[in-house]
Amino acid sequence: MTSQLPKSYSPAESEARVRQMWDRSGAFHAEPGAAGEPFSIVIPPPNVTAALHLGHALNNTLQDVLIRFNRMRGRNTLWMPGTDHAGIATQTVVEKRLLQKGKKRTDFTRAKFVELVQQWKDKYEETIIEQLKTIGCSCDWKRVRFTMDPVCERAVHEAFFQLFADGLIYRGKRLVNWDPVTLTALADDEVEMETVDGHMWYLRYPLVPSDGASDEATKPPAASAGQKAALRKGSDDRESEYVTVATTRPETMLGDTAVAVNPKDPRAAALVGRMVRVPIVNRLVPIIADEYVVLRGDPDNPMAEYATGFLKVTPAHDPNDWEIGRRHNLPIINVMAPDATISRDHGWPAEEFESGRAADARPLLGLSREEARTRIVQWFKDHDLLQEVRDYRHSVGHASRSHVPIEPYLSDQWYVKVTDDRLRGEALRALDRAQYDGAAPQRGDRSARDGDGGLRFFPARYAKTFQTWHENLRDWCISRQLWWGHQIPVWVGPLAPGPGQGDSKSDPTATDRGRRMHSEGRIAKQVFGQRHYLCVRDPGDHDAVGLLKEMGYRQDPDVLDTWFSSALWPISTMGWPEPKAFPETIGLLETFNPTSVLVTGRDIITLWVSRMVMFNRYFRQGTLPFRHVYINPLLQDGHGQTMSKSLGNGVDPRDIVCSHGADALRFALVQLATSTQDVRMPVDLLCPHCGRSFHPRQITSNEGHRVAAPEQECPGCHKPMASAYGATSGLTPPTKDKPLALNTSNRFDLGRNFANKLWNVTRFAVQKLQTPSDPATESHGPGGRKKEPDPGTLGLADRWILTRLYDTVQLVGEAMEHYQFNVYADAMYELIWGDFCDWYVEAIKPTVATNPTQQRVLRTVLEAILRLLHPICPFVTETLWGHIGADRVTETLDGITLRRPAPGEPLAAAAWPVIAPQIQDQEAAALFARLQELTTGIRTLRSDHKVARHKRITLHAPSGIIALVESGGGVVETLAGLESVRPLGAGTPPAASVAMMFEGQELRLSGFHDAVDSKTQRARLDKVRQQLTGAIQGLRRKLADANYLTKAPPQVVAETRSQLAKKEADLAANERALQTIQKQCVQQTEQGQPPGPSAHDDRLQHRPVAVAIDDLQSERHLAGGRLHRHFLHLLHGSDGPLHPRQDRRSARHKGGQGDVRLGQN
RNA sequence: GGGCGCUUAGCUCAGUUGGCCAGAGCACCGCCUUUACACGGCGGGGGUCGCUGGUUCAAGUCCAGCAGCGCCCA
Repeated sequence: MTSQLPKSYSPAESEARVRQMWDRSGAFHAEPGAAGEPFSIVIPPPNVTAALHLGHALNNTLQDVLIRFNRMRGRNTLWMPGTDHAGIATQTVVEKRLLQKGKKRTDFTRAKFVELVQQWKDKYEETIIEQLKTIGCSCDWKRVRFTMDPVCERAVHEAFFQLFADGLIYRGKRLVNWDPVTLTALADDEVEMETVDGHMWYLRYPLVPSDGASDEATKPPAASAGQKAALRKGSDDRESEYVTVATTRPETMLGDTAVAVNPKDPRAAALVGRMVRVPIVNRLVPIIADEYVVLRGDPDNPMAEYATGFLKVTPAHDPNDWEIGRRHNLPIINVMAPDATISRDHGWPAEEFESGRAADARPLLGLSREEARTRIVQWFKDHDLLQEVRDYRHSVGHASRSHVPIEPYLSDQWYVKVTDDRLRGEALRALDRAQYDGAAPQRGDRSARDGDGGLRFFPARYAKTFQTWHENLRDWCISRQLWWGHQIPVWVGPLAPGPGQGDSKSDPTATDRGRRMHSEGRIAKQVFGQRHYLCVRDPGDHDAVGLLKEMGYRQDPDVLDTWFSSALWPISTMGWPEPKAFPETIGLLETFNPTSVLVTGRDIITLWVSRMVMFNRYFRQGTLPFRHVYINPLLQDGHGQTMSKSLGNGVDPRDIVCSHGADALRFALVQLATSTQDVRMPVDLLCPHCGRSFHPRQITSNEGHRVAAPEQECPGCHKPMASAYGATSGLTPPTKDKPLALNTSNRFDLGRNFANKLWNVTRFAVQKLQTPSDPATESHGPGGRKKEPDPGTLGLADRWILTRLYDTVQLVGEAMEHYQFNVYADAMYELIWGDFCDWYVEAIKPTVATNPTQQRVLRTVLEAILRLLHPICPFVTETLWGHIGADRVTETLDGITLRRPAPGEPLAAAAWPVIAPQIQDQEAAALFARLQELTTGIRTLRSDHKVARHKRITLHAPSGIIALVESGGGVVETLAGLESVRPLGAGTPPAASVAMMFEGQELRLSGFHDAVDSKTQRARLDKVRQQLTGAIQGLRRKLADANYLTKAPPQVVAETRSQLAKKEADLAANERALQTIQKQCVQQTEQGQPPGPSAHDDRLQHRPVAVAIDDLQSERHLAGGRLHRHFLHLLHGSDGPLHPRQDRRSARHKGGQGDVRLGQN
């Protein structure tokens, strides 16, 4: 034990030093060949879009707890760090930044723009890594990866090539969010919904007679009488001739390929299967039944007010219609060009124009969608087919940058055929059979593979999300019209006359060079439509790329969906496909893949977890990316909204580290990580002017979220400041006068106080152990051999705390097996604060200075505690570790293994405590629990009767209880402030004593004051009696119930009986005590002593010096002759040195001047 | 619309397979400057476990319905 510790823990002073020490030690670096069973985690790579918030802090703290825990348990531990390029999100923030300077992406070359994004990435990658280090993450910092670095890029190219060559990547059409101004597809999060005052147009489509002989629509359909009646029920009296569809976008009718009706609609039976003629284009389309259609008059659906029950279906121009089209196999007719003008050149069958049927549509060609709408509505009006126009307010997606309405637009995209059994099937077969609902699909050849059934979710319910996602899987669109990302390694050929093979003009594989490259596996070919698509395995293969260029091929400008590279993360970071190309990765895959566990949020089970499983299994012969998936809770703000950057309610973990320290942050987060719930975190602000924390004024943002108002005023110093929302929204950019306020939250007070508590109990221990009775000689017997402490010499408190230590190690081990992080944190809190500080240390205070065995227990338990807490609170434990000199200690306790660290070895590299079961002492635990109950009982009475803190009192007890107290070896005397314990005979109770109930017996306490306040006493006894009678009634009622006696398990009934007996004994003792009071009152009144409390209270407050001297004498006895300085001051008016705390308090009053003497106050 | 959760003290949350009088931290009340710690100690008050019904000897826990909230998918 070394050196003095400051009076309180100062995280700011410790944390930087500890981090440096860890860096130097290399304790976090993993090598595949190192000893120990492998334990590995790949970090969910944070997006380089922005800095991390508390949600990330939670996610990464939990990973660090797992990593440190397993590292200390001797596993060969790898935590792979890194970041994700986050294509759309990052490109968007950079473009927004450019827009503020009046520039746009297309003002730059692609290379130049990518360079700008790269700069952004460099900045935030650095910030993120720094944030992770700040909160104490023990990643292998020599292995930081990025999803676009050369190691990962290599994996992306190889994976794409293999999937392409294996026929699992194909080109297909799909509706995207299209911005007709910037001519780009947008991601969903780039589409802003805006409420628009528009119209609902009701268009009549003529019904084709059911015999189909003629498309003269004016003829009433042949229908049965019943059907006719059903048809006439509608609001339109001409329903037998038309169906009326409602639409907000009449121009899309040019591409209609069906009219749908809900199968529950009473008209459906008569109409489904019949045809209608789409006006203007004169296209005959079927009436189909689909549940998507809103029923007319459906009271549960607000849309029903506007619905006719018939829906025009335009698969090429509406996402819902697209789905209906898919379900019913409808033709897809695209009637627009990319700039959203009406066009016949992008998927409108030429035949409709050639035949003349679409003659009325010709004048519309080339018009904008808005002009076309006007003209089409007019056409319907002119032809008496416009039934009605109603005002209609609805929300329309607008492009976040050009602010025009987005057009759902059909375009060519690349897809991964994840629905193939080699991908989806493998993912489903990976799931733990116990977590699978039903049975996974069998592999084609019915063989078994390594990873089958090896994937488990914690909590288990998320397995269902995983399973149902795969069961409803659709092919995965992986191309994005962006510049930031992995450019798709496919070269597109010129339009070929026909998709024939062997055409050496358009097919490179038909040339000698190309054929060779193909057979060498350097290029792969697919044909879609009238073009050849060539994938190059290594885009750095100049020979192959050169050939393609010579033949007029151009690389696809699109990039891959970010999740494509994320899906490879567990293998790309470890050097797949060719570790030799990056020697630092050699051996990683074999040792650390599958990783042990993935820690992530539930929102990306579908986006990420699924794809990692599919890819890892596909590329590594069935191997899983991870065995366990732990889904961490999501962090919400004080209003239950998810923390996010865009909302501006995210909190930078460095703010909390600043206000509370990293350990406080971590402890609080770990304690919040329960298996059931998301966590609300109400956030306060820290005034940048005066440091006061306060709850910020809240407003509702334009998007309808509750957020801190952009500008805030400190309630203390009344100066203005900007909130995080003000900064991110741009409403109140931080300035010198209005600086950014840091966030804080009192949720972290708990962790800060806890760290300080540990600090101080260590400080106490260090002081007590600094000058022990030389442990070197003491622990060695005469022969120089090490002497194991005899368990018999251990006191009850020692045996008890060691048992508690054992219990906690067990509990923590089990909790971590099941990822019950909060159980771990709570167990440590309870052990350290509840048991060690409040009971053990208090109990041993009088004896530890002279009892070497006790010193050894104190030291051992403290050291074990530091080790046990380290994974959650690494900084404070590591700092304290440096003060307890664990590397110099030689003595141990039998049954407790604390592997000795090498000199200077950090706690982070130390071993997890191993406690043998024989350390458990159930007898000691039971005895100590009784002593605790007795102590608490005495303390409650002392408090009720306002007994002064130093007043030693006397316990009068029956012999059994006296024996119990003696077994404690002074514990009760110390903790309850007893002067002596005396036998309580059957005769009259000691005068001026107070009764208490304990284990069904009446004990008495005396020596409170000169006299006893019987009123207080009676109040206490009455209260206890009420509680007891209530409990007894309940128990008797139970035992009177024949059903209970016969049906409840015998041990439960027995337990109830023994409880009743205990309570009844307590009640009897209570009643005896009440009678005694009654007698005393009579006696006191007879002797002329008022029973009331007031006089005694006065005496308590202003005790004469003589009483204090009496106290002092007894204290001196108890404390081994040590005089109490405070009393010396009172007695002698001494101007000796003050109590440190008095010093500090006085100094505070005097404006910081120390050395103030009591005499001067 | 489908799925998964949630609703327990003023606040934030625990509460394994039903079984002591439902717990913790903060906040609140009282007492306490004590050589580890006021970021503290000791004691105390506070809950119809969202609502309704059911199963059971026994329900915060299991089942059904209702109300409110959150997330994911469509």
